[in-house]
Amino acid sequence: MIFVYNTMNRQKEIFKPLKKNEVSIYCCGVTPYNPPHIGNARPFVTWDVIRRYFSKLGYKVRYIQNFTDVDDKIIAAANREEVTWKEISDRYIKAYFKAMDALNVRHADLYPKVSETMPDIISMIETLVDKGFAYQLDNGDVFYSVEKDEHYGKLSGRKVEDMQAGARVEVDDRKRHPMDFALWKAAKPDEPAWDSPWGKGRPGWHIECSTMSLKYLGEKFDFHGGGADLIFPHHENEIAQSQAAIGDENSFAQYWLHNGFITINQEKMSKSAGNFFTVEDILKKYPGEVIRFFLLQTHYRSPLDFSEDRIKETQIAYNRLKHAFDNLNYLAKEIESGKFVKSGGEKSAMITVSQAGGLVELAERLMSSFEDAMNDDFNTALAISYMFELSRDVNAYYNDYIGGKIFPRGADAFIIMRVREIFLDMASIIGIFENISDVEENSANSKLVDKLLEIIISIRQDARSSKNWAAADKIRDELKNAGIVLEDTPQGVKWKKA
RNA sequence: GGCGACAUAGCCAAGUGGUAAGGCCGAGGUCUGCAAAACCUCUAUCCCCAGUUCGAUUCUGGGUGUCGCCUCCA
Repeated sequence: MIFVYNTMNRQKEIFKPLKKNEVSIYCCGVTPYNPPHIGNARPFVTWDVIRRYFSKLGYKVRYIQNFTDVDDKIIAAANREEVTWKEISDRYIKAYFKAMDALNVRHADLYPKVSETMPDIISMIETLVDKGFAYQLDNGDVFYSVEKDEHYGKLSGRKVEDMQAGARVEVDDRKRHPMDFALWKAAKPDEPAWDSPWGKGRPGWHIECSTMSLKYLGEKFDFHGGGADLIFPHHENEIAQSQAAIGDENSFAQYWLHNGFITINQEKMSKSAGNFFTVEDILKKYPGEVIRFFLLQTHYRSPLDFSEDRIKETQIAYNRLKHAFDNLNYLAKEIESGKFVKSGGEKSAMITVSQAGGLVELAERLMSSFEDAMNDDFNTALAISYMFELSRDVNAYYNDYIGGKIFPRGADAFIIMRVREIFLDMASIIGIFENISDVEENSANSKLVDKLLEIIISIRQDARSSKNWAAADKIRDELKNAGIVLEDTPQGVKWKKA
């Protein structure tokens, strides 16, 4: 059973899919007018994990994410650079994918764009006008009338009267009510415009997400998500328009999930405040998986403070898990090449069996805990803690193996492979250890590197055996500078990329 | 002014009506020629006050503090 925190009711609820074994998700995408920052990335990484988890559970997942490619800020950017709006949106859609690919975010099933959904948007506005929920002004603007909607405010939990309309921005006095919002904006000179029953213009913010989600997921779908700042007004308005148009207050999204903000010095990171770090910038110093891991080590609804120290710390923690991953791969390689099972170890057989057996028992138990954590509103922070626990014992087993303290038997090979499978299962839900070249990599290049390192290491071993520590350490230091770490173990020297 | 969230070790962060996961840092240890890595051991009574309860960090009320939304914003 999966529990999810539904913003609509401000509590955790049992998730019941509309269709058995299927999940439909709409996550508000970006307005492509500048490069994505790490705060923008959070919802997409969060939903990526949710999708992976549902898939793992056997659900058929349909995930839609839009691009709001017709927008004031895009037009402003285009004017500033004296290029077309299309050039701006294309550029930053590309930037979006580049950043998300680096974070191992799988692509949505569909990325609808406003510019390609115009007829549907217009027809939805027409429906709202026809039903009396919207009104047109002389200049061609069309507004949604909140006074016609008795349910308005149900998501954000506020009443129209309570809101300080115009507190921070001037109220457009042509509106019937200060909270009314634009469905269609009449075109000003030199603005991109589309034909409509109200003259040339473009859609207001909010209507595009209503139209696209309904178009691709139907009148009812399971999840709608995005950042907490979208609760009001964006999602509130989406609900209002959609349910008014459909005429059913139970239509539209059934569960509303909102992620907390990324902060800088405890203050919300935002493009307008200028206190943001782009994904691209962070990627210059840290791998995408580390950034992803950073995002997932905190529950998605909690605020998350970003800083260089924090991400550095995450890198170290990530390395620990990575080490276990490497060790499991090493053991798998030993097993595949037949070197794993040691003969002549019969007298330690009893100990051996219980050691590997205990490890798989732990792994199975942790996997079950991992799932419990995920079932509880996708608690990745807790789930990850179980990966650390498993890693600890995996590393201990590896140490014993490499130290020649245990003599595995045939049955242990299966057990270790099973432990590895469980670890990889966890990693694949969290979405890490994917962009890492596999140990069994067979390219000509990597074979050459293997060969070269073999030579270098053997030279160093010669130095070591003649107690020429200066030379041995120099080789180790130089390799380290080049990003290759040597480890002297009782089983010989191992190397890996830093 | 309205609405809402949060407050857990030096730092970050889960969580539960019956004395608290995990990570980072720190100390000691095992291993090593030295190292690195790994592993082992150690480090909290959960903002304050009152109430409910046999028992509260976890529930209720009040207070203090921080943050967010009510403009564009993930």
